Amino acid sequence: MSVTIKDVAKLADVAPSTVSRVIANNPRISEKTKRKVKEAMDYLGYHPNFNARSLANRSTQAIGLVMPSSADKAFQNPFFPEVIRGISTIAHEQEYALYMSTGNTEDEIFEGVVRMVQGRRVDGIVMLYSRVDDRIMCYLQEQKFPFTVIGKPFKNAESITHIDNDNFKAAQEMTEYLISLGHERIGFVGGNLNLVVTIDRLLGYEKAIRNAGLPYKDEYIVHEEFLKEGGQEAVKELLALKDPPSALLVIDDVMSFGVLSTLNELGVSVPDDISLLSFNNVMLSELSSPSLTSVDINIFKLGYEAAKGLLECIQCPEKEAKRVVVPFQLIERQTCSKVSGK
Amino acid sequence: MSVTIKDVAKLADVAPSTVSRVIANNPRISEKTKRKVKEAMDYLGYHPNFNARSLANRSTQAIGLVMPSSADKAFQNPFFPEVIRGISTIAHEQEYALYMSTGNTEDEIFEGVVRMVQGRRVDGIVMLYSRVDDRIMCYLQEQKFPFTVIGKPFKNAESITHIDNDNFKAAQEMTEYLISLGHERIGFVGGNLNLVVTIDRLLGYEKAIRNAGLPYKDEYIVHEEFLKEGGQEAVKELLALKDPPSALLVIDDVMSFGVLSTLNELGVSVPDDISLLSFNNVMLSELSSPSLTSVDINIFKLGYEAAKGLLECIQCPEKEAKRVVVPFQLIERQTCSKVSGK
DNA sequence: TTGTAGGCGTTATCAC
DNA sequence: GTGATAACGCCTACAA
Repeated sequence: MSVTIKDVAKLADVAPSTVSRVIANNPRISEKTKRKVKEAMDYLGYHPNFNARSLANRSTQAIGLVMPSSADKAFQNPFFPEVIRGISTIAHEQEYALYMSTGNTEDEIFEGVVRMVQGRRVDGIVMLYSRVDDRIMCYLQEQKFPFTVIGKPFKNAESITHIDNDNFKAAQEMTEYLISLGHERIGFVGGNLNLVVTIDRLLGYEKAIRNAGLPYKDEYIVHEEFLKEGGQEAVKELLALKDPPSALLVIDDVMSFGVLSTLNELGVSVPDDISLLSFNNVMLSELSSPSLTSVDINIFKLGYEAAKGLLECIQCPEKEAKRVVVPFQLIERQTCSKVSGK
Repeated sequence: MSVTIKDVAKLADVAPSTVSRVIANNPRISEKTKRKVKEAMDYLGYHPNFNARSLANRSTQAIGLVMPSSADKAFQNPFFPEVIRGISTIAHEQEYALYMSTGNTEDEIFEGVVRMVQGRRVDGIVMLYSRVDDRIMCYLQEQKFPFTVIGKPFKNAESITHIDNDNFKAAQEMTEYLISLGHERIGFVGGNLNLVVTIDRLLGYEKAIRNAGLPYKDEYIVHEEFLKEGGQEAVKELLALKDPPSALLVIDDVMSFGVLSTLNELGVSVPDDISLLSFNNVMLSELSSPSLTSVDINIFKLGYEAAKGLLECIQCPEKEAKRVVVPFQLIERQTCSKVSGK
């Protein structure tokens, strides 16, 4: 059917192994035959068959991506395209392809990962999220299959290469920033408590509150689904308090959109009545009105480094696990202001 | 290294070919040996190697996705996660995996596609966009490689299975809707003119304008990059006219966010001063304030049908190309109102 | 420097 | 029903 190494060999009048060597750019092959073979390849339009190569080679030149459940709201977050952009940049440089696993349920996703791993469809995996007690991560560790994680593994973090922001510190600093603006009643709007990032940021928030000698109130902490309903619920709960917060630390820009929209419906003005500071600085965060003050966590770099780390794992399995910390930076826009009257 | 069909065969005391038949669920195999083999597989934790299977089979059980350049702003559009959700739903049902090709430049992407195709890494391809004179599409046609397109191919549309909304009709109806609200000065904010969808919607818009006997003014038609800068430019141009539009038909929700934010900065009120109607109804469109009136184009279904069509192409290559039209529906929210004084 | 031969893990085609 | 055996397309000792 399609052109194989043998066809090329025949035309160039050499052995198939010679052609193979030319492809691999084997140094001990004469320039002359190299040229001859290359001409034949061009002439026939030869392209190596990757499956055959993988089989002989035991390497697929592909890396697998594990995303959250596509039924999950988080899937729609612009975080993912951006992180994939980072991953694909380095994948391209090294001629790796991307293999995706999605599914509507946890089981589907798990099963997809098993197929990737056992079927030897990929050389390694990047986990695009980190959650508490993750089945997939346990499985990959058991199998000793190369993988890296974006975010901090809940346990065994030392033995797993992972790429993360210092979320604890980030949340702490941001809370301090709000405090420096005069806020003393600061709410925390978190997402899924299964996600390690939620936990880290919550702890950082708590630290700052306690350091400042402010009361740490449970009723200021809310965890909700993303988006509309979540944002709505969260906001309503918080505003219903006798002493509602004057500032909110929100874990994700998209969630902030929901919060913003709900506040707007309720006629609460941002930032005059309430300040909003969130994380991620996704592309759209400058487009809301008011535009979001947000922490740029450098999503692209998270992806880039995660893939880079993975390729290192694959290429030198002996190398020990490492932790890469990607810096963050506050982008001040329009949703934070000094507390009124100060 | 890992357990193979031979190990299973040995343990179950049968020939490798028998094991293979059990895997394939070959009917003419005795229940007894079937059970015996399955036990052995379970015991050893056997999983078939996909590469070997592909090689023998000439089928990879994977489909390739071609996205726009990740340097492109469009890449960040929530359209893509949603369309991928549709694709992966049916892919999962039939145990197909997803293979992704991205890149920062057109050349990179093209090269990635060539690798997918020639390297036999996938059985077929879904193009996630359709643009005028697309190199990749030409290539796939030349190679007679199975593929489907989301959107309408610019040429040879009859011979390519594609899944599309009736964008001409949609734009026409939406323009008529704005006219029915009393608007007579309606602007069109389009994206890249290379995209077929832009062209179709522009033509539908024109049709409605002419049908209504309204003047078709070139200065009401603006094409810009997505997002902030694009939206800003577009809006400024339009508002600078002696007779600025009272309503805008915007080709994409994300672009609408940009428009909305710019209008807001300029102190122009939506929908009181100007109405906004856009396309896609992405998840975030209800979160802006005011929330977007938008045409739901059923992105999930576009993806689902595209993958379904592709699997049909792959499974019965003889079948002729078809066009699937996915219905659309106006979702009325807060950005459209009757023209003031009517 | 190049050719020969065997193997990577499956499936498919014969036989029996 | 089941077992040999030859592909599938490529890589890699080993030999020459």
